[in-house]
Amino acid sequence: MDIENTLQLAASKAIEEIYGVLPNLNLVQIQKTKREFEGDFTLVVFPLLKISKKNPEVTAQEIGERLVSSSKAITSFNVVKGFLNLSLSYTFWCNTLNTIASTIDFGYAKSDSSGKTKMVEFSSPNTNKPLHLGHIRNNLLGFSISRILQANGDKVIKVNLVNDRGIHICKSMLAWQKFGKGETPENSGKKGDHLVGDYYVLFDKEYKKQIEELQAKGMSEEEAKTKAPIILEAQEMLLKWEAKDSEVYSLWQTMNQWVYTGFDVTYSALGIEFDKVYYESETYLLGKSIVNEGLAKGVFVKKPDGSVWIDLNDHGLDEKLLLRADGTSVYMTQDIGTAVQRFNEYHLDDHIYVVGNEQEYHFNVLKLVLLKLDYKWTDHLYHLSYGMVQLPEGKMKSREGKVVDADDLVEEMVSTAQEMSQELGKLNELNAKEASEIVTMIGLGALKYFILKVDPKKNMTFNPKESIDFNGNTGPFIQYTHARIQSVLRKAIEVGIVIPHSINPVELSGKERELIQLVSAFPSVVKQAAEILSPALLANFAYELSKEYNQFYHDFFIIKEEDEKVRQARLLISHEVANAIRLSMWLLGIDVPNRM
RNA sequence: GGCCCCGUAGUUCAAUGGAUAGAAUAGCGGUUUCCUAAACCGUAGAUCCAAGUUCGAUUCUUGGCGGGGCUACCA
Repeated sequence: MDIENTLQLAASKAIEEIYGVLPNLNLVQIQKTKREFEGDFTLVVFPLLKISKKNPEVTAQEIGERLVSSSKAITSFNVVKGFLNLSLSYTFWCNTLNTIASTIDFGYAKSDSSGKTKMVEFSSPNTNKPLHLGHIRNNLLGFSISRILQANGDKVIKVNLVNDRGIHICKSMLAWQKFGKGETPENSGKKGDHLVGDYYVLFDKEYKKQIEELQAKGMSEEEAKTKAPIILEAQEMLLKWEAKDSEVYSLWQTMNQWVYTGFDVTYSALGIEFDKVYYESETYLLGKSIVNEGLAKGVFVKKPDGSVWIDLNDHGLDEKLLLRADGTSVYMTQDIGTAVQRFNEYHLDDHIYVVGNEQEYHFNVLKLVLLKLDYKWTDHLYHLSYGMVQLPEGKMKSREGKVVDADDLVEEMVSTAQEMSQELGKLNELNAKEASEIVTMIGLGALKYFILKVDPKKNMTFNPKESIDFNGNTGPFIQYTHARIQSVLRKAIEVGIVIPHSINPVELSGKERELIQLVSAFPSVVKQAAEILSPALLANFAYELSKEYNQFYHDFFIIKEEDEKVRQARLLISHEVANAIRLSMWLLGIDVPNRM
């Protein structure tokens, strides 16, 4: 139980004793005392006036007196307007610090302790183009959420559903056939996913050209789009693929393989990995039998042309297609099939889809369809719907090549980190291998933090020119704080000072209490982040903690402190702050260096 | 047209209905014989508009205005 809860209970008990009424717990609001007032925690008394039937000051005074006399930990209080500010004893804070220090991975639940299994699907790339900044947000969110759930004691299965089939892949294939002249990753030196992506762009260019030509001959744009020879060829190629035409099929395999090899490099650069990879070419037929069941139950309707629909007008939505007239399935059909399959196979408690907010409608429909089919777990499907990443000039368009490429971005971040480290002379005493590891850590830290600190559901703008900072509220700032602490601890050991595992009670400064309090709140941050699926909470936590520590570091001696008891407390605080930073950053998928 | 999301300093982000709306960055001015200055301190600067609910609204409701998304026999 965290400190707020303990105080909440103590306060409600005090209120019952004084006024004879046990207050509803949501009326007993405990919050951190604002910086400008004295105290550690504050009880907001306004909601309690109904019970006390007295004015705010008197009510606060009475509760304050009762709490001080009944609790050893609460030593004093002051009242400002309707706010009762409580101060806790230094013994209490030292004990809190000792508890933190004696807990392994403080803030994380024991692995698999929740007994729940949760699947997180993320990444889900198309195999016709390389990953871009939008995918990076998806990957980072998915990976971070997986770790957060894991830290809450869940068994997590990270899965990737690769969209490896469809008309868009045929476009790349066709353009390669027509214009590629046998280009391969090997003979061109291009990364496979980029090579395939280039042909996707090339297709679009040619397609647009043909549309213009047809329009020049008097055809409407609408018609030109459907009659351009190259799009007809692509459609034909898709049919051949579905018929497993050997030539098309083997080209498809070859080009997809190029892409996978490329993706692997990107994933590995980002530190992303999966427990299982699904391929749409293997799952796209799933779901048909379930649709037929629904038809038999009368949940779905078949139109005269043979297509199958669900009518969701009752739910404020419209009709949605589930099977085409020719009997082939659509995306929805597949998602129905895979959901059922996964719940059956893994006995999932929750299934989280990390997918952009442009697909909210799709997931609403998916849940409703499954609900109507009477599956009991539909409440356990979550769409982690994140906002788009936009460029200053608007949406990224991969067809037009207007994207921030993932590989380029990572490379640029790392090389910027390299330049800055060099300039600051940070790498002077390190060998090449260490230096390169640290520089990579910093570049990636900057990128990942930049993206994850933003509330997932919000859209974000990325300006490639202004790029990503390394100072202020950034990943490197937090990494630096960690490195700084490690440096202090190293130096302490060098001069023969032992880092304590626990301390004796000692008077603490406000800054020291603040640090202990922040670290003590870590478990509840981890828990809340899991509840609302938001890595941003951990980013904020790590930042606030780092900021506080840097002020502390600036204003206080640690090793040089002569009072041994005080020095021990400061060393232990430093040690625990470093741990909390490391553990919170790990949940973001960001590593922290021991020097930088 | 219908449905959904978002409007906070110049910019990028915070704020379970609670105190004087926090940070960072950019600007201006400072700190290094002192454990890492990728740091620290000071200064200036914002809740789109209008009603309503409330002891109290950036937060909730309604209506405007502005931006984005969805509304395919695409995924």
